[in-house]
Amino acid sequence: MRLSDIISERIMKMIEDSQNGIAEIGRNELAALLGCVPSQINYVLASRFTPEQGYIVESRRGGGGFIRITRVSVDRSSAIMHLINSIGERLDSSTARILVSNLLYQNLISTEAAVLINIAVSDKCYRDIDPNLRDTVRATVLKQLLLSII
Amino acid sequence: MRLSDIISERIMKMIEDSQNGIAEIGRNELAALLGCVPSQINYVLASRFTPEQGYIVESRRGGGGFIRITRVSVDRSSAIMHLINSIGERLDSSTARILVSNLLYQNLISTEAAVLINIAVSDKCYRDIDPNLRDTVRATVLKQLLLSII
DNA sequence: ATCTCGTAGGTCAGTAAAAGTCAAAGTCAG
DNA sequence: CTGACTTTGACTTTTACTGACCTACGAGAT
Repeated sequence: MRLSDIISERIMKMIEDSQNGIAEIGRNELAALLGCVPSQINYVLASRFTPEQGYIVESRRGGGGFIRITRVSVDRSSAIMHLINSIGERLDSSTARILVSNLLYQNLISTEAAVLINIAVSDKCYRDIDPNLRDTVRATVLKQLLLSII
Repeated sequence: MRLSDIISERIMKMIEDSQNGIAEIGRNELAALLGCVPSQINYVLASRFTPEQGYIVESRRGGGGFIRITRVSVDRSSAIMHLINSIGERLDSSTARILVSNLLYQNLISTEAAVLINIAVSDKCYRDIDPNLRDTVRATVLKQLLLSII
């Protein structure tokens, strides 16, 4: 396995573990740990943690220096999060369909995801559920599905 | 026997052995093994592992590069249909998770689809439903979702 | 306040390791 | 003989890795 992959995996893992999407590393420290030259870290950051890929990288030199990598999937995530918060306890099927179409139209979800979500919130799936309960389940299902693709 | 045939047989055998329809080769390595020039591998891939023939070829250059050949199940639909028919009236959540993992592993659904389906059949979505009814709803939901992606 | 020095990160060019491209030459069935 | 398919190899492009040298920050000394 490539050194670059090992380094980037390590950094991504640190970001995951951080819970707030931020990893702070010492360049020399990490390089020593993984047995590579320090500039290799820069290479990995430049090639796999670009803004285009949803990261911002900041750093400080000198004593106590560091490199901070922040994951910034803000746009999509916050738009979807906003939608999730706007869904109440109950959601009727036609409103659900409209919400999903909008997400697709705004390019926030893929066509495939849209198809699956549409089915999952359709009454086709709820025939065994008491009609009074369906809109409640639908709201839960849509929220859970959207949460999973944030 | 033609060189191309030997190469393509070798690759197909690797795909068979892989059990999940994916073979990853080093171009130069395979060429050396079979005693041909590396570009011959490209020729074989271009002529016999096309999308029309049910394969996806991806690659990466540079140090540690590779070529990945994925067989997309030609018979995806019928494999999924078969699974749908094997699901009874009720389906517990751990069985559901296993079914979905298998679909993903066999390349019959995408990672994104697997994530969504997993959520949609998880108890997270069914907290408002009478526990006795959950496995019934789960069976319906999974069948409907799979039907939608056929 | 300024100087100086140690500690860190940044840059860049060079080297190597793959894979991709393409056109020329070869082979073979019809 | 011809046209379609194969094979080859020279040249290109991309990606990975290294090391020498550069720049910035902080803290203690003057």
